[in-house]
Amino acid sequence: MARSASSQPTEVELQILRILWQSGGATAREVHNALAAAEAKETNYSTTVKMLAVMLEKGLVKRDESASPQIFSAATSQKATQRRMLGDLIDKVYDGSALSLVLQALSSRKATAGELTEVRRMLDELEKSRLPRPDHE
Amino acid sequence: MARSASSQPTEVELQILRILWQSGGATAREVHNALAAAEAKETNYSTTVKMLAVMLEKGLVKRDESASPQIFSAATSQKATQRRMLGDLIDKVYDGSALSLVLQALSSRKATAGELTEVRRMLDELEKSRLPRPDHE
DNA sequence: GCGAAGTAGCGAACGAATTCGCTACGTCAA
DNA sequence: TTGACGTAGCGAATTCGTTCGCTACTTCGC
Repeated sequence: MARSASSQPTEVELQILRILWQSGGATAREVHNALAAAEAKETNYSTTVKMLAVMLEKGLVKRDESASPQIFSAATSQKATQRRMLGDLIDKVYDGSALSLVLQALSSRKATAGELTEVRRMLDELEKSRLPRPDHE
Repeated sequence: MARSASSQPTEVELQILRILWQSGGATAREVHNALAAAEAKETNYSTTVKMLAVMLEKGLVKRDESASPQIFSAATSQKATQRRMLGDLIDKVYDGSALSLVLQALSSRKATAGELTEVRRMLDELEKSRLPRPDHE
């Protein structure tokens, strides 16, 4: 499978991206530690560095080489990635129906009253101004 | 291999599952044809059979061996699989927040008025009877 | 019964993702 | 300067998903 285009970040890549999104940027060591902390990952430091290198090649992360320990940061925003993966899921398992995904998300995970209100507000907005809401991220 | 637990169906497995969900059950040949029809897949028939065998091992599909050409069917319902993958996505890319997923799904994909009404109805139900809505599938 | 056409199954090949070992380089304190 | 310690990078090994070739078994018409 040629991966550069049209395909999602892999499992581990996603974990690393999450770390970078949250920290805004980190050294290889920091990423490695966060990775180890997040789960019983117990991988070699070299592995993390390699992953970062691979992701750099794929264009998933950026790197500031001027810094003493190099600083890595995500190349794509979390929102853009979310949108991409969400669309993918909808196509692949919901037969393209965003509606059924939303309904299922609402029904299967118990939402708080505040959250429901939030959704309602979003609905109001959508219904009021039915504009081709730009995909600004 | 033995990945029975904790991991999602792979790309091709999902395609096959979708075919089985829609048809309710099919022979290897039918699955193969549907696969070929769905996209420019152009794979060998043996490949499809092998995939089915692997999925059988993983417990993703069931098989009626008594039928003359064996009949394969999905072992898990589409809803259950959707729920599982949705939860996975929420954890992996939405930091566990179903709310932000819902908001993004609503805002990025233009929903029809009817769909919005549908969502609203669901909200009403949820707010009215805030029961620990059982995970019936 | 016999051959044709399709079904079932096995093991190996291939590629991509993940892992690690080993080497080289940089920094910093004694 | 030199040794300790951490960072950077390369190539190879491993694992897993996917693909196929080859062989055996069924079914059906002749």
